[in-house]
Amino acid sequence: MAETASYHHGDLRRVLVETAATLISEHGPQHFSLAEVSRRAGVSVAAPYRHFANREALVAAVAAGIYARVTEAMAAGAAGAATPADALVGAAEAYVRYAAEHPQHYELLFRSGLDKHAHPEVLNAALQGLAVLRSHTQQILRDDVEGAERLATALAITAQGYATLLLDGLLGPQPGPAERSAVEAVAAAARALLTGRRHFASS
Amino acid sequence: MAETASYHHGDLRRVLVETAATLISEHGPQHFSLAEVSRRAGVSVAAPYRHFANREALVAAVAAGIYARVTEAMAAGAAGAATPADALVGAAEAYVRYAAEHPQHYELLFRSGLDKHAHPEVLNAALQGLAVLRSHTQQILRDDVEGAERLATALAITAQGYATLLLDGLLGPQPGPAERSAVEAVAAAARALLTGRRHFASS
DNA sequence: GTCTATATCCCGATAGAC
DNA sequence: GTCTATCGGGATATAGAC
Repeated sequence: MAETASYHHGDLRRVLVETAATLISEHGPQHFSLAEVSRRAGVSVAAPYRHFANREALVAAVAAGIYARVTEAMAAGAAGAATPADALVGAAEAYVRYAAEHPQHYELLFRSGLDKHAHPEVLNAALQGLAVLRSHTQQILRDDVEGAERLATALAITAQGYATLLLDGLLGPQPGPAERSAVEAVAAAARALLTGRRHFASS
Repeated sequence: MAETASYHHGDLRRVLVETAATLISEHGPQHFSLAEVSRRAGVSVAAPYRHFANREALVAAVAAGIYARVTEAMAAGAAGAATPADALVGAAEAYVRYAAEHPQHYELLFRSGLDKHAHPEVLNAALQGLAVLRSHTQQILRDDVEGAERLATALAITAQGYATLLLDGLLGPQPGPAERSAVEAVAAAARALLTGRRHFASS
């Protein structure tokens, strides 16, 4: 093996995904171009089409990887909590923190116009984040599967919303850094939802 | 007055905004091009630059108009409610309903990568929607201005989140049309937040 | 001050050679 | 699998007509 570097280097797919991830982190998903990925990877503009149907397919591959990392971060935020409620608050905080630390990743997932249904890998990766929350809401709303699903959805939405607001710079001038405000705000909202959890119950 | 049709038709700015709004409604903000707006308006591709600095500035003008309509819809949804809590639920429902009926508008506001801070008109229009909610949360959390602000923010985020989920098709297979599910879900979440409102209080 | 004509540059995508 | 060549289209800048 050990192909010569230029022709048939055999790992172009991985190189393209990594290069694309870097470019998106640098310039955001809007100004990311397949042509520049090709240049940085040292291949012609046509080469990526052997590995991806089009520009969007490459973007989707990057997005799926990011969803996986977000899910990891949420699981880590929930780990070690004393109660299911604390786990959920921790996961929500971790989500917002991830968005604060990787704003371009967040942009890619939610603002690049990527159609999740056109790329099952992305849809699956997104749903696994929701599953982390559901595993904990199920412990709170025992024997109410639908209610647990609805509560998990509400929490996910809340976390996503505060991440949006933070990155839009709409959290207003508050004491301390904006990231801390957003994390505290999402925790308060998560606790409020948990306090009012009976509104999600089935019966 | 009554300029000849071709040259100096005197109202190109308005025509461009309206044509752009139509095109965005038809094809979504991603596939909207300044060139096609020019063609439909019957002017050269350079003409719009007399009225807008660039493509994004035209998009921003359209977005500001849409925010105004969303705000109207929220105010209408809140009107006539018996209690402040019902008004807030009604506004949140109206928001989700607007998104369901005008998905391309929603895409424009939140998924086109438009930088609100680069266009103060857009930022202002967005904040007025929040003001509608705040006027009602203030009646619930009397004498707590900051708490009312935080509760309004949480409600806005929640409404925005369910709209996102609905348009992403992630609300899952539930009985009845997806729009109805989303409207019911946002109402439940809004009531849950109001039930747990003490988590937003200042003291 | 408003619009046309034109020209440049970049991008996405495809066809055919190697 | 990759390259070269090429097409079609769009964003934007400039020069000049009115």
